[in-house]
Amino acid sequence: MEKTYETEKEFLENYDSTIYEKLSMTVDLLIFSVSNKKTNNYRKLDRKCFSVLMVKRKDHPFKNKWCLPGGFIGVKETLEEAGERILAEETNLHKIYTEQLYTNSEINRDPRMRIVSTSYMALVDKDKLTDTLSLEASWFNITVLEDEEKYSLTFDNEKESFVIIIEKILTEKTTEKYDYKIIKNEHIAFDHAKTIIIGINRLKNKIEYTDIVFNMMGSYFTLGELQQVYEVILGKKLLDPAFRRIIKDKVIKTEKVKTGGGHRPSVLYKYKGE
Amino acid sequence: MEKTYETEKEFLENYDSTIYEKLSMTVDLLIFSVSNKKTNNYRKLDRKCFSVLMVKRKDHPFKNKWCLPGGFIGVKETLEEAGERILAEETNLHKIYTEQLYTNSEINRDPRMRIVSTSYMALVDKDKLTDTLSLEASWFNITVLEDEEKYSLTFDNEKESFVIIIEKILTEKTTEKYDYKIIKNEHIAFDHAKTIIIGINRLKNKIEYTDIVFNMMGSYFTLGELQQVYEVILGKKLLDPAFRRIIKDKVIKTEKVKTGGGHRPSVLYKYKGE
DNA sequence: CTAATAGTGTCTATTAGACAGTATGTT
DNA sequence: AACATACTGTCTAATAGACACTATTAG
Repeated sequence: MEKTYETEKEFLENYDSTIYEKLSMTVDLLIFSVSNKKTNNYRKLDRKCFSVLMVKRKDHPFKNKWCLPGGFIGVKETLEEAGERILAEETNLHKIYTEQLYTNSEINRDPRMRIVSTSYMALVDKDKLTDTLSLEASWFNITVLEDEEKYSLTFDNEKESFVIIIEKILTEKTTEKYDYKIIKNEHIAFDHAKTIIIGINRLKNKIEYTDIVFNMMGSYFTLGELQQVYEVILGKKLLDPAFRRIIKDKVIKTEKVKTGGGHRPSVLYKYKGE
Repeated sequence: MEKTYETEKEFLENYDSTIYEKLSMTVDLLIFSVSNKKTNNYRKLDRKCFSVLMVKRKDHPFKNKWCLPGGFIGVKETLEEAGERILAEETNLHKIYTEQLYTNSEINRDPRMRIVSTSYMALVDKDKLTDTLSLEASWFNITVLEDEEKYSLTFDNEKESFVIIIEKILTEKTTEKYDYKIIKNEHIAFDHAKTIIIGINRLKNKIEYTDIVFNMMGSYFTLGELQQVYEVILGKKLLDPAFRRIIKDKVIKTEKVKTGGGHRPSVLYKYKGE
């Protein structure tokens, strides 16, 4: 039983901080972007892809598997600060969009020891990356197939391609909250596959009622490109007139146009919020 | 620099888990419910209130201030397990609705030492609480006033009443993400006022597109009562026909009615998802 | 009878979905 | 010319907002 002290000062001076067992914390960064997949027909537009940045592990545990960039937090560092530090180490980016996703605390999620990890989702415009990525880092295009029971995610980075399958387990009816169980995964370390699906769903949700998508766009874009990004994240086709109706309040038409395709040039727009 | 090992087994056997500094983690529970405020006019219905459970601190730091129920997590316990344990200690409830809210990691959020805390929001039907609360615990009705720059939250539990004021600081334009700065608060310990406003906003958001509200309702309720709960959480009046149109797919009409008010009796409904 | 809530009908305004049509570049 | 995309007009369907009206109880 703790002894009681009269004043808070006195209490703090006598406080023994070793009475509760301690643990380590890490930050995992789920960095999303969109990339262009070239088409071989001169008339056709590049296809937009949704991609995630992963790093190949050099050491045990999970040696040679892919994982999200991350690292331990220091004692004089908040989770947000650690996230920013790691982001700066992996990319040359500062002050980009990040949001806290989820804190994962499974006892044996890391075979080394008890580590609790908080994930952050970051959205970047890949074209703003000026430095080349480290050798171990790579952007993977993600294709999501979803049905009632599971997700099947295909990752590919030109050199390699793999599929992971995640089962959906309904844990809560009123909000349709799911738990995710990894059914097939030979390539992604730790519980990071779960973090990826949580992030995709968060993004899918927020893209519908916020302007979050503009964090992944360049300064100028055509409405066709923007629509493709929406489509690839939502996983469905949208009707042109409906899309333009909704988006027109969020963007500003510029004088510039994008030419070069074997078809009518497209007007370039800017995000209004900038 | 870590030595490299051939196999993962060998690596783990030689792993020194003391190389990173460790910290303590706690779980804070934001337990919301609705209560009835009696009216003195026999004709008038009880008014629904939105309320939160808080506990008076017996010890330093923040002695005699109110805080959210919470506690340290054990080394063999996930955050969710710790949350359930604490919930069972505070109330007699098990398996109720909980969701992870936010992980707060400010360096000096606890004057004793570095503590990172993950908050969970729980929704309960107060009438299912059979045991009486411990002496130090109390339900506070919350009234939220919001304008462009700030929130003003009034807490009252019949015996005492206080106001806290929280400034909104827009930190991110695309998703209108705010940071919260406590302007006036003499009664709530730690950063728990911030956690409360985060929880209220999460609930306000989810009530619009999920069935989350039914976690706070009893088994039978009138549509008038249900509408009042929506109104008190959303902070605005709703039109009867519109509300009934939207809610009618989510509920089942029963044979029971609620009589006794000086007006037409009201049909009792059940949640369809049960 | 009256105050208070319960519950419904219907008109209008707004938004979303569908589809057809026109416009204009490059090769 | 032909293809691919850009962009618009308009009809219809679905949804949301507003308001007025009727119904029913305890005192």
